Amino acid sequence: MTGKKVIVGMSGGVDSAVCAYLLKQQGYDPIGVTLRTWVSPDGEEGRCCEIDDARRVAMKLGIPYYPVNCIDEFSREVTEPFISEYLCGHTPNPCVLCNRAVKWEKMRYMAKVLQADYIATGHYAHVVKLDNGRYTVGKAACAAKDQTYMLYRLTQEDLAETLMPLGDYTKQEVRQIAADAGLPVAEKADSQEICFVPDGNYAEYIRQNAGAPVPGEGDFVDENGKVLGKHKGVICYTIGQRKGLGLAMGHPVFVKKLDAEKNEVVIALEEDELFHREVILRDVNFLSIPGLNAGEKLRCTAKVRYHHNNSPAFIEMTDGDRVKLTFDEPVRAAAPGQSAVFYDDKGYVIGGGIIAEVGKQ
RNA sequence: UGGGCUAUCGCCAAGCGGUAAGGCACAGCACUUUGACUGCUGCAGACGCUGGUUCGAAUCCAGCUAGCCCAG
Repeated sequence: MTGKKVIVGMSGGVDSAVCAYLLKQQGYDPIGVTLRTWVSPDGEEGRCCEIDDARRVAMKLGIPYYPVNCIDEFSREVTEPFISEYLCGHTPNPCVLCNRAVKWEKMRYMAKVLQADYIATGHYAHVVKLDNGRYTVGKAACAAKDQTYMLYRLTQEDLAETLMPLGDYTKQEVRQIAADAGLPVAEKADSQEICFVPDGNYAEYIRQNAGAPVPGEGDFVDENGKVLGKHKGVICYTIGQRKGLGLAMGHPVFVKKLDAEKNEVVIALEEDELFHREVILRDVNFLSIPGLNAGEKLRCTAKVRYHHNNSPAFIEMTDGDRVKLTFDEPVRAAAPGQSAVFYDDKGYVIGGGIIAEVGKQ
């Protein structure tokens, strides 16, 4: 009964429930915490903070449980940037920001307040301490569920205190553990969609929450500026998108570029046009290495979105704080606002950044 | 006003007398802790209209209507 105290982030889902369960089995003293990040207008909890379910699990496990309010932080760090990025014609990834700026920030704060030794989450990833003394995250045993991509922005301090007990399990095993342990959420569906947009209609969410009129209809144009049709507003589209354009060109066409200034959506008539080898990253965070010197190159594999096969590439520090990612083979539909994450040959995250621009080719 | 051409699902388009291909778009589902992509399924009771020929027509004939082109 005198194990190390661990703050466990409990979303109300299976993964975090099993996370708490496993830690308890391992002799830790878990303290369940649910971050209340937002509340929808009808009062329902979002998928990332379903307090009722989380509490039930905590009760079942017989561990202390605290819901923690962080609605303001979530709004400031996740929701508002999400909206403004879309208005700029970018395609943000809210989860990536939320992890560092809300979840870890708040859980570490709770750890301090409750005098816990660690924090833990139900992410499918490993926390790894390297020979160089640095921490990083390594790919999960369950490749299909690997979530290292979502964690690249964590700091060394974050990781030094973090436990991720699910790194060695598959989703199936986790569900089995939950069922065997009689956890009430064993059968619960996986989360999906953006947690604060449960119906998946993120464009409507932006219109409702932007606090100002959102630019609407404009032109679909091709590379030469020829008008192909009317779009419903730049925020409704993302690079590489095919569905929902309503353009019957006889063959599939895709969104190539979003021009928020002109309120134009540029269409690629050929899918080839979506492929690029060079991607420039801003706000880069390094994990396994302290950084790169200007001009220094490093071999890696990288992905340009969460669901993307790692592809061989080089990273290179360019002027200032930007990293140039050069893929061996062109990658499809890299979108400004999305994150690119690079890995070493062991599957450890070297670092990652937010796509600022996409180069030629 | 003469002459010619064309009219098939929202768009494009097969079909050429035997009982409506396909693509795009669209919808639903699957996949998914971001946006996308992708996959699967669905999608013309009817071929501009009206008659006629035929066992049988979107396919042949006539008239009408509409659009396009060339002449004036």
